[in-house]
Amino acid sequence: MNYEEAKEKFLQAWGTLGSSWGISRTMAQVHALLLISPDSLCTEDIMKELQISRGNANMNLRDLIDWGLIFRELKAGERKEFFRAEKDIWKVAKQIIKERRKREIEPVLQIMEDLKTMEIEPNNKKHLALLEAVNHIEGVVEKADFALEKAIKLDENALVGALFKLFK
Amino acid sequence: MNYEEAKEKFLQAWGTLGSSWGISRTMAQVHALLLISPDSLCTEDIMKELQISRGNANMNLRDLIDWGLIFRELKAGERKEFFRAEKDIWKVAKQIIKERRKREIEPVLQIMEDLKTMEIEPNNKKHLALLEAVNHIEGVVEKADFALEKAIKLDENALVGALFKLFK
DNA sequence: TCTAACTTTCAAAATAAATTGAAACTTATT
DNA sequence: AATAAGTTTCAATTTATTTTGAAAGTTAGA
Repeated sequence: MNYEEAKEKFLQAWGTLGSSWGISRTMAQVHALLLISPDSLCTEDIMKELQISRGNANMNLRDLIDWGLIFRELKAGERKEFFRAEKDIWKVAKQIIKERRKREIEPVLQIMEDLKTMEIEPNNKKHLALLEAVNHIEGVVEKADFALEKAIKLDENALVGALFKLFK
Repeated sequence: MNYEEAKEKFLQAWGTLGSSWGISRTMAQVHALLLISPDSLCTEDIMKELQISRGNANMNLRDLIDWGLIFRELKAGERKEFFRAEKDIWKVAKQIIKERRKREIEPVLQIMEDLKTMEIEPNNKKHLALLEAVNHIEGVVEKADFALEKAIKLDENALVGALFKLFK
């Protein structure tokens, strides 16, 4: 397999993985392209490499910046913007967990908190089942949230070392 | 808030959460409906509650069974099938991790293994960057996979207890 | 200020994914 | 075997998401 084939395969694989995590194929591919670029790339480079329009490239780059996965970079003497990805996959994973925690876990806990105020008839099976599900979900999500919060504060080696001890 | 409003809100919230995890809104809502049902439901019940077609209901129920999140149930004297969800969210989470590990992590590792065989020119920056990314991703994914594999073998209390000690 | 390089926006078009519903299929019962 | 209850399939349709590309908006430098 030569470089071009391998690159193609890598972009393809990262795009597929993104899809199953609710990230658009193109956004994942832009990220993949930057992950394997030794130098930062400009919008034009990305449009050309991935054969996508200017608007599409711009939008996905902006989203990746919002997710904290890539950074704008200025080059001396150049007017246009360049982009560079965080290459440390451990940091990438932590960043994604951090963002998703904010975007998903917090709203879910908020809704569960809210649902707990529903008026129940104490001997209505359906009412009790809903309340029980709400309380149970809240408990599990809070525990998972706690673990994730702590986990992203450790560095890779500390976490892996600790887990190794835990599971050995 | 009365029961009907709360139920509506719960189905809604679970559907939204599903969407951001690459699960269709309807599949998540069918799951949510079964999560809060004290008794098992038949296809007809689900069609009526969620206002969806028979084909749609059937397909999503089948997918949920494939994911191991709900189970078929027979009722004495009834010919049709009933469905019941696993109510323990911790078990639900473990089941999802188990399935995604199989569906996503294994293929990614397979592709990385494959990409490592690419022919590189030892002083070509791009070639080296791709190879480096591949090796690095493989390492991180393998470690995460190891941790997840062990984690799903523990029960909720053992894991939470261990993590608590770890992070205290 | 004016121009040119560059970025952002957004309505329209293209593409992808989910949904319907009726027909085909399966299975238990008489 | 015939019927009826129930399940599955799938082509056509609907809905949602992504992408395009040209126009509007910015900003740096002459």
